[in-house]
Formats: sequence, structure tokens, C-alpha cells
Amino acid sequence: MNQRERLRDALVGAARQLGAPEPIDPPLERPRETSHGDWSTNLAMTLARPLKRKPREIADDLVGKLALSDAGVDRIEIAGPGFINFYMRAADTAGALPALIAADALYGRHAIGEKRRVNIEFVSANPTGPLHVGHGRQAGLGDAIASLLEWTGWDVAREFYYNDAGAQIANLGLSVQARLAQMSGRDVAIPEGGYHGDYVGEIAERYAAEHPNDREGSHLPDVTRFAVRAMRKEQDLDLQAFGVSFDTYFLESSLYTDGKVDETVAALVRAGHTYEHEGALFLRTTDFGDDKDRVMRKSAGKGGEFTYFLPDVAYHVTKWQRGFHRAINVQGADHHSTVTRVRAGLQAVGMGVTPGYPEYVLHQMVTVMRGGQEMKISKRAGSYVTVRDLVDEVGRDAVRYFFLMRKGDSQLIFDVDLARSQSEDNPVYYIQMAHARISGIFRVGEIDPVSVTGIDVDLGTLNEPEEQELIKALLDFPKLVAVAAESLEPHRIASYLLETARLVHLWYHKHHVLNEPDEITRARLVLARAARIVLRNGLTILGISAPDRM
RNA sequence: GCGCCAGUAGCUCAGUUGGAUAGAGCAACAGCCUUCUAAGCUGUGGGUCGGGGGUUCGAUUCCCUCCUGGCGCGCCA
Repeated sequence: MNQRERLRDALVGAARQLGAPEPIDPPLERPRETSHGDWSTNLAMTLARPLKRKPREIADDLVGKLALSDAGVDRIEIAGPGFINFYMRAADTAGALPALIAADALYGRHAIGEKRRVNIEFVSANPTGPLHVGHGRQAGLGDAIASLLEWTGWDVAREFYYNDAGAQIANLGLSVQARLAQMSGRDVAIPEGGYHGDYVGEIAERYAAEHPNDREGSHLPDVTRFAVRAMRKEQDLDLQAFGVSFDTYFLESSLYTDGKVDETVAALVRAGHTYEHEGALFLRTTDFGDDKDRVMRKSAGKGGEFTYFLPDVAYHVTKWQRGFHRAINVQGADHHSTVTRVRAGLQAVGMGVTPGYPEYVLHQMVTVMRGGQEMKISKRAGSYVTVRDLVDEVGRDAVRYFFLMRKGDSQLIFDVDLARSQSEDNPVYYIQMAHARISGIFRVGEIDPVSVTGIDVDLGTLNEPEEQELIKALLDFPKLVAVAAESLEPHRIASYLLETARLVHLWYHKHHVLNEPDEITRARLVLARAARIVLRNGLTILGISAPDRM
């Protein structure tokens, strides 16, 4: 049992003796101020109402009844309106380090997910252009969320959905075709809604080179197919540069060829939630909380095709049918209007899909700043900064961290100058440096970290304030991973790493590990190894490397 | 007009799901460098938590309302 569990059990026992109503679940928190102890509970305050007594009296009684024979408590204080503050023995806190080290690369993992399957869809960019910074944020977020869920015991599948069947694709083909015509000297404009980036011209040139018999792209389906293949290749390279890989690339076109779209329409009609109006087929999404009904199939006058909405529903039906009873979609907040209607569609189809399926993680926009100026120009894309531009310029680790350091709900300013800087102003650098410094101790001391287990070492000497603060942070890591996974918020890991790195640097500067009395060195090596493990595990969750030297 | 998100120190942002005197980094000011990385360290100042109501022992956190900014509101995706 760890400290928290021991204190919790003691509190539950005491509260029961006072006649507290079940279930008793005493909150135990790390106080903001170290002067308020190592653990604190407001249990007495929460019991004030049911017991109809004053919180401080309850606190007194609780403390009197605590069975703490071997809980590692040094002393207890009652403070403020009725907080009970626990001050632990330094040796007891440090005593948890050997177990941390034994867990090593598994430290921070949980079995909460019980191997259940979860599908995480992210990026899902149309194959009509390179990945821009918004996709980059999404790639970082999605991959880190996937990683967090893996760490908490879920069976995770990363999925990329290609909208390769809609009007956007037709526009891409027409745009490339127009460029081909221009290259052969004809004055043809890029069609309305078409794509203007330099990459369109590059594709046209490659097409012409590989199709000497059709240098003008007269056969549109060939041109389009070629363009889509080229764009997917480009995006793959972007993702590769970023270090993200997917288990499944799901093609929208397959929903048509596999009959999933037709099946879904039939199911919706059968379920009785559809009607025709002015020649179009509507789904009554208002029955499921939407503010207006949505068109599934356009009227003949508008082409008679399905809107994007229907394949979207069909796609999520396949997720459910493929055995993912939990699905998370990471998208830009500009798509938030689709959330209600997709969920409505899944309820309407009447397949017993859980309400609230799928879950959404929406993120706000990204602004790239350089030299105090917003950056919009990219040679490759013509109009925006691409993921590969960023990775080329600042490196994968920095890009990943910067995309993850803010919660998705906040708009993100990506400061290229800061991300490039090799100084401790740069948070990625600061965190990696903490890891490298600790690694340096082992290197200089010629000590194999694996040989440091903490067993048979007197850890009671780790009683300096900087040591106790660092140890507590390290011990809080597993809880933090659980909370970050539960809330789907990787930025918590990023913030935690920055704070823990700060504690490492503080400790490192104030206290030496090598060339100290033997028992001090031995104990501090244990702390060094524990800190190294936590930093590395946290960075690993975020997909960032943990260098041994810099 | 309606919906979603945000508003916290001069700047960039945290804030453990309702707790104690609201925190960190940068910037400013003062002092420090013979040690495992000075690519640093220590200290100080800095706040009507956008405004106003409400809920209760207690609110940055929950509810209502207003202000400001971003995004969205199509038989586009």
C-alpha cells in the first residue's frame, strides 16, 4: 500500500467510528503550500453537514481515532476551517522509490481500460493538399491521446479517414488539369473552388512527365487518380516527418464500393426518421437534439448525390460494427457543428449505439509566429505553413511539444523562434536537458543506471526539501497519467514534465550526487534514476525523445 | 441573431473537476559562477481571476446575465 492508500484507510476507519454515512471516500490532495504538509484532506468539512457538527470538532475527533501505527506519519495538524494536514516522515516518502524503479518503463501505466478497444481518428485531411499546422496540432493531440489510452490499458487503433470521394477531389483533378493546359500554352484558369498551391503545378509536371501521350491531361479520371495518389504520398511524408503512424487508413470511397452508404440509408429509412422534402431526402436529426433537420441526399436539381453527412454516419456505423464501442474523433473546432448531427445519425440508425458516441476532442486554431510576425507563407503550399516546414525548421521533438503544451480548447501560438532556441527558455529543451543532466551523472560516475535499484539503500537521507519535493512529484506521476487519459488532455503531461524538470534542475544545482559520502551518493543515485525514469516515460507518452546528452 | 470555445501578473500560460494567503516561466529589479553541463542559481516587486448577480461554511472553478475576441451556423467538406 502506498502512502495515500494508508492514509485513506485510516481516515475511512475513523470516519466510520464517527457515524459518517457510507460510502466514505476521503479526498486526499497535495496541498499547494508545502507548509500545509504532504497530504491534506477536507473530509471534516464534507462531514459537517451530514453529522450536523462543526468541521473543526469533527477534525479533532477524526484525528483522535486515526489508527496510524505504521502509516509513516510524522505529525498531523488541523488548520484553517477544518483541514487535516499530514506531515510524512521523509524516509517513508522516499521508501516508495524502489517500487518506482522496479516498474521502470512500466511506471505510470494502468489497467483501467481492461484491454477494451478504442478507435482514435485524427488528421483525416482531404488528399487535396499538404498537411498544414492545424493538422499538425491534430496529429500531435491524436497521437498523444492514443498513447495515453495505451498507457491506461486500452486497446488502441489509430485511424485516418480519407475523404477521397467528394467534390473536393473533383476540384483537385480539375485544378491539375488546368495546370496541364497552362503548361501546353493554353490560357485556362484554375476553376472556382480549385487549388492554387505550387504543389498543384508540381503534380501537373510529374503527370506530364509520366504520361507522354496525355501531356494535356485530357483524361480527367486518370489525372484525378494520379493527383490523389501523389497527395497521399505527400501527406505520408509529412506524417513520417512528424513520426506518426496509423493502423488504418479508411477510404471514404470504400463506403460506396462496399455498400455501406446504401445500407445506412436503408436502415435510416427503415427506422422511420427520414422524409422527402423538395426532392431531397432529409434525416429528422431534430428528434435527437439537432437544431434543424439535415439533408442526406440532394435533390435531383442539385445533382442527386449524398451530402458529406451521410457517408460520415455510415463511416461511424462501420466503426461500431468493427467492434469499437468507444471512438474518439480529434478535429478542428471549425467542425464542431458536425458533432450533434453525426451523433443524431447514429442514434437514428437504431443499432443500439451508445448515446454520446463518438466522443470528440476539438482543438482551436494555430498561429505560427516568427520574429514577432505571423507566418503564412510556405514555398511548398503557397498559402500556409506545412507540418514538414515546421519539422524541418525546429525539429520533431519541439514541434510535438509545442502542439501539446496548451489545452486543445485554447488557441495556440507557435513561436518558431522559441521552439528553435537552444536555451532553457525553450520548454522542450529545458525538459530534455533535465533528463540529459541526470544521464550525465551516471555517465561521469561510470555507473550503470540499471544497477541502481534502491534496495539495501538507506533512503532516509533523502530529506532535503528539494529532494522531498522532487520525490513527491515523481510519485504523483501515475495519478497524473490516469487523470490526463480520463480527460483526454495530454497538455497535463506537458505541464507536469515542465514542473518536474524544474524540480530536477533545482535539486541538481543545490545538491551533488557524486563525490559525497558514500551513503549520500547511494541514496541520491536512487533518486536520480527514479527521476530519469519518470522524465523518460512522460516524454515517451508525448512522442518526444529523451536524450542522454545534448 | 443563434451555437461552441476562450478571457487569470506587462507577455505566454497552469490551476489536481468546489478548498487554505490564486501559481510557473519570460520580462523588470537586486545579489550570486573554482564541483555531476553557467546553455546557470537565489531573492524582490507585480492580480477588482473580463464586469455584475446568484448557489454555500467556502467560487478562478457550478448557474444566470452582460462585455470582448476566435470559430461555426449550405442540398460545401
